[in-house]
Amino acid sequence: MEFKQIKNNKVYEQIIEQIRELIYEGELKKGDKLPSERQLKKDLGVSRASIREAFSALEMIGLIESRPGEGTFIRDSFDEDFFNPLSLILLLNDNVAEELLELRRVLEIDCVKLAAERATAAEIEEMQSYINDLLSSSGYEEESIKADKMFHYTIARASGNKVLLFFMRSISEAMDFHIKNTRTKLVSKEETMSKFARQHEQIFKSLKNHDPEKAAAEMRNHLDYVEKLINKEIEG
Amino acid sequence: MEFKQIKNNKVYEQIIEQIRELIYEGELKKGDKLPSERQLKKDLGVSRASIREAFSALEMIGLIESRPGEGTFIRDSFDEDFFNPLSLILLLNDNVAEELLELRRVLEIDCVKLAAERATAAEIEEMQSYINDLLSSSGYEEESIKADKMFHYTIARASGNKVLLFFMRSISEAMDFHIKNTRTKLVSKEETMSKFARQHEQIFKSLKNHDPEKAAAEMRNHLDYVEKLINKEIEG
DNA sequence: AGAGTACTGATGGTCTGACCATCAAACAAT
DNA sequence: ATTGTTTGATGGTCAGACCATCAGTACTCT
Repeated sequence: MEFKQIKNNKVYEQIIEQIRELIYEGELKKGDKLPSERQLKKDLGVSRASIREAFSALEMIGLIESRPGEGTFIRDSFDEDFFNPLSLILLLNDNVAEELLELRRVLEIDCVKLAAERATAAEIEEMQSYINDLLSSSGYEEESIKADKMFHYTIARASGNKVLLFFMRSISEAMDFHIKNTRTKLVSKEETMSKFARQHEQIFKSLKNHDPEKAAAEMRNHLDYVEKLINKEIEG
Repeated sequence: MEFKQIKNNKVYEQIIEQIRELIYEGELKKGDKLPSERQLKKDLGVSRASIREAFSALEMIGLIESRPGEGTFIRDSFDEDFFNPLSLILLLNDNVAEELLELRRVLEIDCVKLAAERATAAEIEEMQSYINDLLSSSGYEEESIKADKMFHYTIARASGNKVLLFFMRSISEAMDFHIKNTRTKLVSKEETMSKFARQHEQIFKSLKNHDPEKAAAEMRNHLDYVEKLINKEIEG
C-alpha cells in the first residue's frame, strides 16, 4: 500500500501558487498590473482577506508592490531598496557570524575578480570617490562606515552579476546585526581606518588596471586584516 | 529647505517590524511560541486581519509556522524543506540564467574546497552512494537527475556552512526553471551520463583524500564540461 | 487502576460586509 | 492653460462571525 501525503494547503498559499505559475509561464512580467483584489475575489471564489494574505506575503519578499488607489504590480527590479527577509532568517542561526564571514570572504574575492574584468569607467570613478571619502572622513564614524560599505558595494555591482550583488547585500545586511558593535569599535580607531584606506587603494589600483589576480590577492590581504581585527575584538 | 520622506507604513509592516526587533534583542528564539492572534489583537490594538497578513508574510519567508489548534511558532531551522522565495524573484530578471551559471561556478568551487577539508565519514559515504546511483541508473532520466543533484547537494552540505548551503539551494532551484528542458536533454544521452559519473568520481576521490586544490580543479573541469554542453544546447 | 471516550476551551483558517484614504481620470470653474 | 471638484475604483483596516483542529480535562466503562 502506498499513501500520498495529504497536504491541506491554505487558501492564500494556493493563490501564491497560481501567481507563481503565471510567472513561470511568462504571463506575468515585470511591471505588470495584477487584477484588483475585488476582481480576484470573484475569479478565485475566495474572500478578500485570503487574497490580502497572499499579497502581503508576496510583498514581503519583494515580488509585488501594492499602491493604494492604483493597484498591485509586479516589481520591476529586485535590486532596489527593499527589506531583505533573508537577513532575518539568518539571525536565528547559531554560529552564523562565522559562517557569514567565511562566505563573504569567498564571495568577495570572486567578486573582485569579476569586477576587475568588467568594471566600467563610471564605476571606477565611483570607487575612487569612496576612497577619498574614507580618507577625508577620519574621525567621523558614520561617514567612515558608509564610505567603507559603499566601496565594497560598488565592487559587487561592478561584477556585473546582479544575483551575486543580491547575495552580497544579504550577507552584508545580516552581518550588520551580528557584528554591529564590533564594527563600530573597529572603525573608531584612527589607525585602523587609515590602514583600511590604504588597502582599499591597493585593491582599487588592481581594479583600475583590470588585473583580476592581483585584485583578488589584495582583497585577500584586506579581508585577512579585517577578520583578524574582528576575531581579536570578539574574543576580547 | 529639507523635507523628510513621509512613510505611511502599513499596519502589518509595523507588526513585522516589532517581531523583528524582538528577534534582534533575543527575546524571541527558535521554537518559541508567539502570542495567539487574538491576544496580539488586544496587545497591539489592531485587527486580526492585519496580524494574519503579517503572519502569512513571515510564514512565506520561512520564519514562522502556524499550526491550527496549537499556535504560531518561530521555526527552528531554515534548512528544512520550505519554499524558497528567492528563486521566484530571480525568475523575473533577464539574463539571469547566465548569471546563475556564473555564480554557481564560483560558489561550487569554493564549496568543494571547504568540503574537502571538512567532510565527515558519513558524508563521504553518502556521496559514494550517489555516485553508484548515477552509474546504475543509466537510462532512467529521473533517477539520474536526482543522483546528480544529490551529489552536488551533499558537497554543499559537507562544506559545513549552512548559509552557503542555503545559497546553493536557492541557485539550484532557480536554475531548475531556467534550464529545465536543457537539463533533461543533457541527461537523456547515455554518453553524457557516463562522463558525468566519471567526473563525479574524480571529484569524489579528491574529496576523500581531503585535497582541496585537487578537488577544486576536478570540479572546475566538471563544470567546464557541463557549461559547454548547456551552451551548445541553448545555441542550437 | 487503566484505557478509552466525550466534552471543553483555545487556536488558527476563512468568510462577509462595512468604512476609510488614496489615486487617476473626467469634468467644471477660473 | 491652470486650478479646483467630483467620481469611481483601488488598497488598507476593522469588527464579527463560523468552522476545523488540537490539547487538556473530566468522564465512563471494563
